[in-house]
Amino acid sequence: MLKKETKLNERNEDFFEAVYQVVRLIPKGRVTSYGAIAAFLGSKQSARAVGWAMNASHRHQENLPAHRVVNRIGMLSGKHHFAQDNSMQNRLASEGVVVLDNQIQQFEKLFWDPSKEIKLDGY
DNA sequence: ATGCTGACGTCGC
DNA sequence: CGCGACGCCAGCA
Repeated sequence: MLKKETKLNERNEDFFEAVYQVVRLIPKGRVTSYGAIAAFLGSKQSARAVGWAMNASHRHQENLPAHRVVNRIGMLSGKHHFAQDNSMQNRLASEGVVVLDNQIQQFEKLFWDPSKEIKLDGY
């Protein structure tokens, strides 16, 4: 019966909320990818869904460091969705993240893997 | 209810 | 190595 069982945790949390939680946990000066978040949630293929969650993030969560979330290549693909076109890069720069031509420098070094850092300890 | 879109990702050429 | 096409999940019209 439970073919797929579940895409989310057993919790009643919405997919969006789950994404927001992870994004909030991203340390300052660090970045992660949609796919990483998706993988952490259990469905790495739902990277698009994660991006969609971010799109609606401002509707659910205002203060969300969405600028720390980029695609797998470290490109600011979502900067276009920010209020200011350079808002995303500006914020990253404020955190010490060097962005050149919408491309995060040292992306691999700054990459923050949620499934690796976050521990479902109790919660 | 069905279909399209979308801040992605992977495979193919 | 670079660009293109398909596929995935979830939300919205």
